[in-house]
Amino acid sequence: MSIKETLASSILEATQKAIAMGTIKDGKLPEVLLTVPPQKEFGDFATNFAMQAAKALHCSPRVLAQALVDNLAAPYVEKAEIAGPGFINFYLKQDWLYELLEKIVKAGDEYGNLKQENPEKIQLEYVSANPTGPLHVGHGRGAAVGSALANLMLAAGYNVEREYYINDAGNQMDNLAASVNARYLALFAVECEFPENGYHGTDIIDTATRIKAKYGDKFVKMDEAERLAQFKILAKEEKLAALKEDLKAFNCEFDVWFSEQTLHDANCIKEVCDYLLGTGDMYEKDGALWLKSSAYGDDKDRVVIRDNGVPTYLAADIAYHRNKFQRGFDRVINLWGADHHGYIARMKAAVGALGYKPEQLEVLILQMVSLYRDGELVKMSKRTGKSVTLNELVEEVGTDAARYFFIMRSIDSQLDFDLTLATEHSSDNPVYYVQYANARICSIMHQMSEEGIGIDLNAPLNSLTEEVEIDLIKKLGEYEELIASSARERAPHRIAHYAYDLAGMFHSFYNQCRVLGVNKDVQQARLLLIQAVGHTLKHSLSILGVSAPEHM
RNA sequence: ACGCCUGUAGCUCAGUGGAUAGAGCGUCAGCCUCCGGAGCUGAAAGCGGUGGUUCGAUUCCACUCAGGCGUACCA
Repeated sequence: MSIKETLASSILEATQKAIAMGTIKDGKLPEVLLTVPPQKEFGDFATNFAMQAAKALHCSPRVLAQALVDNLAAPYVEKAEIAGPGFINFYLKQDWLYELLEKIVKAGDEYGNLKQENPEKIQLEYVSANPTGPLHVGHGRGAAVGSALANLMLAAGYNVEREYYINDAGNQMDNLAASVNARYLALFAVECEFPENGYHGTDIIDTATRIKAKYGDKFVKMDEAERLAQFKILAKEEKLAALKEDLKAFNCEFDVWFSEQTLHDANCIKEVCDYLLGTGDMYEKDGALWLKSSAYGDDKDRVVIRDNGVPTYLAADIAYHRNKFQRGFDRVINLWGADHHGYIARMKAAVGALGYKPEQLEVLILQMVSLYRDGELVKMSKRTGKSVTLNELVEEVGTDAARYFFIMRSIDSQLDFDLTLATEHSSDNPVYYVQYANARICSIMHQMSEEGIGIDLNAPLNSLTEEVEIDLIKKLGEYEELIASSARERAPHRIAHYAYDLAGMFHSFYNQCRVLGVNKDVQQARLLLIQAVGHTLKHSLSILGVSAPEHM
């Protein structure tokens, strides 16, 4: 039981006791919330319970608080004081901190990994960019946040599977094939008009060049239709391989790569349409098939099969989401860019029409990214004149900085990415600031071992009495609760902030307290403390997908 | 016109139904006989506006102003 839980149950016991004694009247009690007070003078923990419960118990907050304090019997509590309008402030004996640190030390590098009994089966789908070109910076934010969220939820004990949906069907694949076709023929000086909706990126030329390198002029004399069919397959393979490589290099893992084409091949779209026609949630009008999405909260009904018989994107997505739920996921989370938010209502409607609860589909919307260099907005890549790709970004600032900067803001906020700051090797750059704290710890550990000084895991900790030391232990103690709440609220940016704060506290400690050249008891206690800080920093960085080098 | 997100310090952003709203950059003032100065310490400076709910609102609600994004038989 955590100290907060202990205190909370003690307060409830005190309440019951006071009621039994007739000091206060009975009534419906609210939940006991314990917080860390805004100032240290207010103690280690505080609760507003007396204020919350006052009305139900028919007495004033301060009277209730007094009754609770009088009847309180809780371990570790040195004193409990009533303050302000009715807060109860708890001042704890320092033993609780030493026992807390002891627990953290014992957990080692497992500290921060939580277990859940019977966790929901959750699927997290992220990035899912079309395999028609390179990832740009917007995808990069999705990749960083999605992978960090997966790491976070896994640490918090959720059962999460990560998936990438490959849009390898539909018009854009024909455009891709036609674009590669034009570039390929150009390499052989064969005249060919570039398709109107083609992809103009230089990566298409690269693709054509690679095909030429591999197959030579094999396709030049081929019949146009057959050549396009071949290029559709070859280009997709090539693009997909590049995506996989880039994402892997960006520390993004996927458990499943799901091809849209397989839904078409397995006739899933016809099946789901038949199903919805059967339930009456789909109907025919003007030669097209419509989803009755307005019956499930959408603004209007949506076309699923066009009057020419070709399914819309939504058709595949309905079949896809049915497939997801048929695979047994209790909850499906999609991470989408802000430009897709208008799609949420119809997708949730579709899920409802399929007989699942719309809440089982959770759509997270990620706001847009703007790049700044030297205070100036960067609209296009200098090299290509097109939008900046993830690879270009990583080349400029590195994977660690790119990931950290993408993750450190709330997903609800638009992101101004400061390229200049991200490349700086100084304390101004939060990534280096955090990594440097870990490197300093590693350096101390290294020197200790060179001097032949080992770490005694059972060393007494009560010589940790400096204010920074106490602050560090308290901060470490917050970590597991942070993992749980950030995962629950899908807020990986909080982990970035925590790592930064913890690193800051460590740097303060480092400037005030020495580990080398102090007496043995203090040294051992401090070693355990910084080891725990190191483990926690590394744990949080690994959630962010950022490296924790020993030397920098 | 409607929908989603955002409006907090000069700038970029955290944060919370509660007791004196935090950090970085920038500005100003300090710290290297010291385990890595890629560091530390200090100062000035702020919740877009109007109402409402509440014992208490920067936080919740309504309206309003401002910015971003979106409203396809595109994907």
